[in-house]
Amino acid sequence: MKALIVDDDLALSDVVSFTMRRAGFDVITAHDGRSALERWEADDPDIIILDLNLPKLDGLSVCKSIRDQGDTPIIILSVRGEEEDVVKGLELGADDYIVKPFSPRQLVARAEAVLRRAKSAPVFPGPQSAGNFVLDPARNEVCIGNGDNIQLTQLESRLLEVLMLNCGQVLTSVSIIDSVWGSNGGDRVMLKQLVYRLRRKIEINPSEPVHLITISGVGYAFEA
Amino acid sequence: MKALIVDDDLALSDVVSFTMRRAGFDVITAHDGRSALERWEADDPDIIILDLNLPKLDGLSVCKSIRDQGDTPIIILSVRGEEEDVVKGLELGADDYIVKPFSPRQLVARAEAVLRRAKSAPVFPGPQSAGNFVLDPARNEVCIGNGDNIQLTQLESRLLEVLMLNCGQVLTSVSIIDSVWGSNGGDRVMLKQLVYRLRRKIEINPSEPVHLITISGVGYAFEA
DNA sequence: CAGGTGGGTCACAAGTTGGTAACAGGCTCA
DNA sequence: TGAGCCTGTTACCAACTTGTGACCCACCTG
Repeated sequence: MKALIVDDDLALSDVVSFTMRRAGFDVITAHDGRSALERWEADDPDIIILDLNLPKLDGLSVCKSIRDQGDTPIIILSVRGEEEDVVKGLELGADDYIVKPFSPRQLVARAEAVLRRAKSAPVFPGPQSAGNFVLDPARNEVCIGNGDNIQLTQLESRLLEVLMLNCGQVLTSVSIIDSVWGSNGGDRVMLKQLVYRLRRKIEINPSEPVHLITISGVGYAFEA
Repeated sequence: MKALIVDDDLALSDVVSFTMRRAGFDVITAHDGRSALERWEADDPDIIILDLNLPKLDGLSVCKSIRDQGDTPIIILSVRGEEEDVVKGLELGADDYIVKPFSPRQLVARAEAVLRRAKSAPVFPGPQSAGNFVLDPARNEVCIGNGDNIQLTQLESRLLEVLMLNCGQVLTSVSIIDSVWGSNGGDRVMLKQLVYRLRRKIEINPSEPVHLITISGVGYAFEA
């Protein structure tokens, strides 16, 4: 496993490098945005630890460039007070963030978690399965366990597909709405309705859902 | 939105074109592999509907060429019995497939789904751990030791996240307020209230806190 | 001792969120 | 044309979240 560490603070960069090496990573470093991109292209790392404050080319731009050209996992380093930039980074496709000061062990733990997540989520069209759910998006049908097929509507099928593609993860209402209706299509009320209708088809007891879980104030998650 | 439709069966191609046009797409057509590539380079479509059986240059080769040079979404049209080719196509980077015969509406739905999927959902940060506390900021849940999960509100979860990220360190009230409510959001009274509420959930004896410690005149600290 | 300050506790109200239900327009298909 | 389904819309209700004011106690200081 190769890690690219990008930080202009040399002291910190050294600490991080040491920790990651001890955790079994090969480490490459860069100290400004432009050389970060060069190292990324040249050495093809498995994960990138990226500080946002960088000379020559700021962290967000680096993040965007890398996301435009590939899907190497990225963890953002930020200092307190940069919350907005962190959010921007996550929206640009970063995989996680960690706030300085942090314990080295924390960083390693997050890095390994991100790598695990990256490997386990190959996005593939066609029939989706998660747990004992098998969804055929082409026919809008879902089969639960070894039971009968359940006929869904198109919207129900899309909703379930999005959730199953991100099985176990929490999706915000907004991102679900984007995925189901497109970026300027639906609203929360329509999603609420759709969830209600889907639950009546796939949950044994729709009023106590065990698969299509509500995360209050955030969104929904699918559990197999 | 521009769609490039590639099929040597003129009748089918016409039906597909008509449907896509009615769905609001601009449509370009090609009837063999070589001209498909030419049209792709010349017109830069947003999505490609690609039949696999093509004269001059077969569909898989077209698929490969396009993937080598760009990332335009591709939907493969196949007839039953060509499953192996479909799999090859998906491995080459096609985004979805649809089996003939299909209803026009289905095709449009899949096309829109693929386009939506192209800009995918934002990802949530992973769990935080400190001592025997494990916090899932996405679900607003915390697990203490091997006990049950405790459901938090959004604000409680943010507060705990900030404190856990700086485990063992003292944070001033002001910096906590900034992190939880944003730079011009909260005041000390709201923080006081929030601490009180969080303590009732995570402390065994809320009136003698051992984790969420008060540093009088300064702020708070989290101890694992 | 009186008064001020910081913090903990409690109760309440407004606002928000999510689940449920019923209905209407539009589309498909016979 | 008419039946039936899908989807969006509105409405209502219950539960929860959050901000606010009030009150208390402990401590410090003059």
